[in-house]
Amino acid sequence: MLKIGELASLAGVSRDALRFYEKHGLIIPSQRTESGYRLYSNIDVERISFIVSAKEVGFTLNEIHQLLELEVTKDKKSCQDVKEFVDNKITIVNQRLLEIEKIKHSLQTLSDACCGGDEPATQCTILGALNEQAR
Amino acid sequence: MLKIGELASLAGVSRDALRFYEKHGLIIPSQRTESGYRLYSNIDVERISFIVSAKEVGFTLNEIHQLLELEVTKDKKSCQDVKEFVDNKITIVNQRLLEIEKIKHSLQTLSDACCGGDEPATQCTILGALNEQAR
DNA sequence: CTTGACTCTAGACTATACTCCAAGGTTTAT
DNA sequence: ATAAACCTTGGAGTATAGTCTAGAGTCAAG
Repeated sequence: MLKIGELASLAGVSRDALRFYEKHGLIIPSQRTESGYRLYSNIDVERISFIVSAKEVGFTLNEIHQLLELEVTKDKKSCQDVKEFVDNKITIVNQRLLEIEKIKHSLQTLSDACCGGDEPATQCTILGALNEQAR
Repeated sequence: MLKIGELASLAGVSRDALRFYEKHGLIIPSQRTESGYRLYSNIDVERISFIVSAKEVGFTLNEIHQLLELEVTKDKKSCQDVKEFVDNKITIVNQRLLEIEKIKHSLQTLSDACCGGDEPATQCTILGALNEQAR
């Protein structure tokens, strides 16, 4: 079991962020010590890792909450509902994937075209590339 | 030349957002009518399209501003500086790409495992998959 | 047995990115 | 020629996601 500071540095978030996520129902420590210290289990570690990844990918805390709640609302949601919800998210993720590939390609072209030397950028073809690629 | 409302619906953003971007130096209309109406050119359309894509991919308006400024500060920044800056962004984009692939895989497993029927989700194996995949 | 590092809660504050509103001017369609 | 639909600025308000502070309690090491 980890204390909040330990989980925080493990997950690369602040203690305050963990308490903030808790306040919003995203991650509730499995246990508390007698004195009230939060104690996080392995499952909590997986959970926060999922939260961090999902956030990085552009999901809001609200959406992440919904995704995580899928396991909680078992008997209230029908399987079809869950599938629809998830398929919807997959569509979004796929769009985002295309978008990020496009941007990556732009930046790559930009970088590849660059002389990489230290002459002033005026002579460097790289500067036009962003616009070229943004098309 | 497009008026603000036309560009807004073309780009899928609000008029207010366009004015907000302008206030922060991201996109300044090429022209104004006599009466002060903003007029956007084709280049502006490309520019807003880049802004929207970059935003979707998780860049902040500030970062996007920096990316767009690369063409403006030609004589002040050396080519090497530009290359470093862009390569840095590429690293970030690559990390984000991995992250989004991981999440996509999680969701896909989740969806694939789902019966897709309308029995209550209690019997549906899908609900465990998120946790399985988040590991 | 106390010092320093850690934790607690509650609430104020911040940054980012809009969004809405007021009060007015302009354009376009009927 | 007038109403609807657009546009202008400026400023206030909102949502999201924290971050910071205060004041107090807890824990491990010397």
